[in-house]
Amino acid sequence: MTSNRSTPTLDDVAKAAGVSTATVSRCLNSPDRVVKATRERVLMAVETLGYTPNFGARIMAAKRTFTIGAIIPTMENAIFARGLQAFQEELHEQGYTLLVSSTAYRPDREEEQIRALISRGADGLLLIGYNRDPEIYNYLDQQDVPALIAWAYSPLVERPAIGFDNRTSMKLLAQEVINRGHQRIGVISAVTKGNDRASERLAGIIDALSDNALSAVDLPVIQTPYGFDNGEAAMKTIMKAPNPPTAVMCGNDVLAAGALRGAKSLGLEVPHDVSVTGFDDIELARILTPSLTTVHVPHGEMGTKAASALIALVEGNRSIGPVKLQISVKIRESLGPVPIN
Amino acid sequence: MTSNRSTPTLDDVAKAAGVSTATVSRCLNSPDRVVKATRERVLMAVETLGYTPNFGARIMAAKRTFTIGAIIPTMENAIFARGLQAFQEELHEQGYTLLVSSTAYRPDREEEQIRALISRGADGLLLIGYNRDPEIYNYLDQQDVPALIAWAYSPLVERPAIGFDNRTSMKLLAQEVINRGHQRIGVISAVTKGNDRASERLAGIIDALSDNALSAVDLPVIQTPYGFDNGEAAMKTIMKAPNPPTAVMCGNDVLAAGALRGAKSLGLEVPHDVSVTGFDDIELARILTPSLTTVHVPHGEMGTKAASALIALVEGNRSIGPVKLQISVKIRESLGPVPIN
DNA sequence: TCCAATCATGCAAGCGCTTACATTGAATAA
DNA sequence: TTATTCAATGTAAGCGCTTGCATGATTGGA
Repeated sequence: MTSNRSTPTLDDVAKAAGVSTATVSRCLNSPDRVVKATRERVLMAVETLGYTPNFGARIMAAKRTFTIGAIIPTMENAIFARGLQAFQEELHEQGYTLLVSSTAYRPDREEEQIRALISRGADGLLLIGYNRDPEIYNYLDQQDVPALIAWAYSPLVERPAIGFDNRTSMKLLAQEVINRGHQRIGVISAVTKGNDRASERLAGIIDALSDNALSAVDLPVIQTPYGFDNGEAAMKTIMKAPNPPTAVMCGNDVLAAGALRGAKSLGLEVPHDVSVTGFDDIELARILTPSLTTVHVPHGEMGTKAASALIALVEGNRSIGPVKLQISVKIRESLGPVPIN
Repeated sequence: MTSNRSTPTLDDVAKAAGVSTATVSRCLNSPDRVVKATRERVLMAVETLGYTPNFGARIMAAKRTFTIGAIIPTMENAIFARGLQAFQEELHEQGYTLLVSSTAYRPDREEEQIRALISRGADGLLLIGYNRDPEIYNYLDQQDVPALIAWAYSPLVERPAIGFDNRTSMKLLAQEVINRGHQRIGVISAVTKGNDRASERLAGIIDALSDNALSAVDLPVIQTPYGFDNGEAAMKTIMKAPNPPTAVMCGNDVLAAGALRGAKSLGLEVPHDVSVTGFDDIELARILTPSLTTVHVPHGEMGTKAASALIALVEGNRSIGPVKLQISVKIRESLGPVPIN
């Protein structure tokens, strides 16, 4: 007697359709290798029994699972959300399933999650930023699981990557700020430790300053975790200091939104009294009053391209190098000329 | 010779440590059943070889995978992101791994994702809202995978659920609006088809109207997909109609943010000319100018409690009924008295 | 000193699937 | 008619792990 309780197996389907398990398997995986009549009989049985393949078994028997894993620092950041949505869309199009997992910005968690995803049969991984323990790269290589790095691009890293150059992007924005006469520039940065995007952005500002013969030595920089309230607090700290900056550049739009609020609660008008900039151009940037000057990042494009690139990697084209995406600076209300006083 | 290439297996570890695979397995899963000396030797070998268990095999051999799957309509919605983060945090605490997958608001996708997660060995599932094809519930029951419904609560559904009552919550808010003298109320709702949260919220408004002997018949209601721009467009449509409402209640904060922008571009001042409300109390609600009157939902609490509840379910306490969370109405700047004219 | 109880470990049977290889039988060629 | 080929299907060997049961070692009580 075939198991009648519990979930049906390939074997149950085979029995019901009067064929071997091999035929059922072929029906499901390469339908053209099975004659039409048989196929229909099998699919009928599948339908009737409500059969779902057991991936555990599939993982063991076959190599491919058509599953891609993505590990992101946080789901709370709209920027990843947007890109991931596009990523998933494209994967789905190509018949892959996306499984997402987040690290809450804790590097040790990332390793955990990588292991979790790999041991659950992920064919490939999407990782954010390239800054991580070399151990992890070794592990990935050893496991022979291709990983694509997204949201970051550096000519120095030869790993497959897709992103934009955080450093030159921020430098571009900083130049705009400097062009408007600002010389004392404050920075509210995300925590740079273990976060290449944050550190590159900071470096970009410094690049621009030195290009313009401005000193970066006493640059007021506050590093703070991602979050609106943190941005607000940082802004207050910076602006209350003696000789406060005339422009504050933030590591991302959320910190900038907080900074805007901080300025307001200090009675400062943006951009009349102080200018504020962000990075990412999330929806919020347009919504804010004043609207936020920021760097526009092509999230959707990045997600879609990342998907294609990763699939190519998984399917064998091992030769993909870093891909650089174009950003653009969006000048909006929050950036103005340096105050005259 | 043991395989030297490719990823190490339990067997390799066993050989390296000079024990049986059973012992290695026990070391990893119930360390106390193995004597200390042996355990150390085994863990050493695990470390050296860089062994990672193959979950495929685990899924087959054992029943449990300590994996929970969550299927959300979209990652782009901050409200889910926030709750999920808390959900994951709690799961992690308890030794579970969370895998997330999104449907892009397409019901057919949900079924796909459910199957995908189950066949990949998820011990339990977190689902959003209770409105879905009964087939799916049958399938879940048949597969014997517990599912917890979150972000929704209805006394009518006896499935395990954790959430708040969207209908009475919105009714509460509507009452506040009515209390301020508004009689002509417009509604910008998310698409209600297949979305119980959206339809319940809409029903809540109608409840409040009829409680106050106001007619809901010619209530201007626009249904539109989730999105800032959609909210803006809807607001314009509503306010351009003859005899426009004095207050517009939106199905969520993002639509409300769009509505605010729409009002502004129409030259209407909020709340002087027209009041606007949202739902969810995402961070954005506080940031906007004017700040948004909305319904505060305890995302974090919901995520955390959902995790505990789901684990309880997975671990056998089958008796969990719906849990109702308390919401609160946040009155902020965007709601004012009815304009006098 | 001997036996039973207790504990640590090993043995081996699957779990459900894929796939290399074997088998069958019909179609084609000679 | 018979040999040859080839498409359709079946057979069965694992994939790497967990776990019930068996085994052997250790300990304590009589």
